[in-house]
Amino acid sequence: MQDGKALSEWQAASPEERPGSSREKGLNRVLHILEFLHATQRAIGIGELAKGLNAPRSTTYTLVRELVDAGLLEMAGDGNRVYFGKKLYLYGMAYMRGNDLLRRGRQEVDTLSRETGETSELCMLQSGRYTIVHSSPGMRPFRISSATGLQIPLPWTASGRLLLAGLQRSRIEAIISEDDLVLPDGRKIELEDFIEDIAKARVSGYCVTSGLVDAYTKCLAAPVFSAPGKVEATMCLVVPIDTSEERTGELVALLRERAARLSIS
Amino acid sequence: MQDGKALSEWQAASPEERPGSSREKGLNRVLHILEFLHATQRAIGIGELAKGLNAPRSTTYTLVRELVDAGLLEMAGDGNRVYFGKKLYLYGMAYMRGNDLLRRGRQEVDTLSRETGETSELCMLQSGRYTIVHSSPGMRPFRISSATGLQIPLPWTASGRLLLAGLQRSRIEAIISEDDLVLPDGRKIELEDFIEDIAKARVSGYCVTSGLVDAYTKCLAAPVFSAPGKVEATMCLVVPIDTSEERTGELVALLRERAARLSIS
DNA sequence: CGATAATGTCTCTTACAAGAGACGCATGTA
DNA sequence: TACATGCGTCTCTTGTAAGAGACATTATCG
Repeated sequence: MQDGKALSEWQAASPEERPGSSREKGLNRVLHILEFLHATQRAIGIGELAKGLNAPRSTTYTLVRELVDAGLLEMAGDGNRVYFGKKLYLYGMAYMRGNDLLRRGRQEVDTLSRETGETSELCMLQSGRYTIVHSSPGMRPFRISSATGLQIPLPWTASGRLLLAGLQRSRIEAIISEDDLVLPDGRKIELEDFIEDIAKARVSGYCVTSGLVDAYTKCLAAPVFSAPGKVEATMCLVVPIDTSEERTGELVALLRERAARLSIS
Repeated sequence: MQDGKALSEWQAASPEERPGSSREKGLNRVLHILEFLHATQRAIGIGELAKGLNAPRSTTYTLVRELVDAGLLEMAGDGNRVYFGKKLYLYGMAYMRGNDLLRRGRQEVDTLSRETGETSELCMLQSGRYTIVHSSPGMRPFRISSATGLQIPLPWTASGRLLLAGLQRSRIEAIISEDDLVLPDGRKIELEDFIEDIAKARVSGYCVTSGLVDAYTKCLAAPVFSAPGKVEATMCLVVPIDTSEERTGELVALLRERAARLSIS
């Protein structure tokens, strides 16, 4: 990228590929700050923040001050660390209030996990990434839990296969990167196989995967439709990999029923 | 550079007094957009949004597109309206997870309203304004309910009196505007009386107000401390104004106990 | 049907925000 | 005591984003 016909390529390159250093827009910096805080999941010093984003220190100070004044961020505990602020919480609650699917989905997930004792989750597509929007831990002694907001490559999950059902092949190819196809343990999923899985999941109306994200769990998922054919979200259950065929079948049936109930909207 | 006087006068004016029209920073525009959506509580057209903020249309389109791409906003339903997006929900949940007081406070409020049957709320100071952070409606046939995120002038509420306890007189004067002292029904509260109320609330450790926001309700509040003397939040109960002295007393006692439990942190 | 309005996109200019870097101040540590 | 490191603030320059406004489309209406 640096050599020879660098300039033209440089200009041709879409903005998001450009290294973050050169005179970036304030709003973008802010978006990166928020993402960074979301990734770290805890308060962080401003200097550290600037370093983490490799953004200029002076700019970072300015932006953080503005965001703190606005209430989107808050200075935490000891006084020189920042994290999300109350405003974001309030906006988030407003989003939830205005979003039937999310509100009802959360409830369904909670009751489902209470009834089955298994970890249950509500998942959605979030700008091309699989996102756990709400999760309710099961009752098992060793909990299989994953944090809300966690983002995982689509091919690693059962929900991922359902969320992409109904999309054009080209769109799927655009969304899935090479890295996404490599599992945590190093195995690689073939794009062809993945696309075939999606088609299968689409017709069967559910999806089960075993030992993908880790070696100990099975993932059962069912689609939630916002319109005929349009998968808006998935409900899923995460169970031990040695769960019997029979119980798995029962759980899938239950899951599909609940997901269907959400779909009516 | 320019001819002296006009320029310096212009620069002397503090930024926030300058008319909102002239070349405002993108980030500020964004903050206003978020506030506006929070106020309207529903999806809104982009044109309407620009008008509401009297911001230039072209800029508004650009910013909204960026925010939608980032997931902070989402295009709603029919396709030319925007509202809060999933990202804000996720950030909000992250805030809640990282904030013990809020998490525990929500629970206490929920159980308190279940136990008493009355509407219960958790309130905090949010950039100089009283904010309902979480509320749980009571069981009464005609519910006294108010939305999360609602902001009300401090002098209108019992919680307001507690939240300002321990602040310097000058700080209080800075926070409270003339308009804040005028109740919805037109009556005016004297600043002196209000400051006295604050002092009283501080020593007694609770506060009760009657018929301030409306003529039908009483508001009982107790402080939650984050450090000795520092009021971080309040829990409050909203009850019918004709609630007996006796029951009011019982409720206040219960409220104080629960608020104290939160304070330990 | 023309007329009015509202939506979304594009171009071009210039006012101004992003950034480099210096400074002062507090800590830590050799 | 000197030296290094991190924090927070400030100033000045220049690249660029905010904004005006034209344009092409698509409703809405009498």
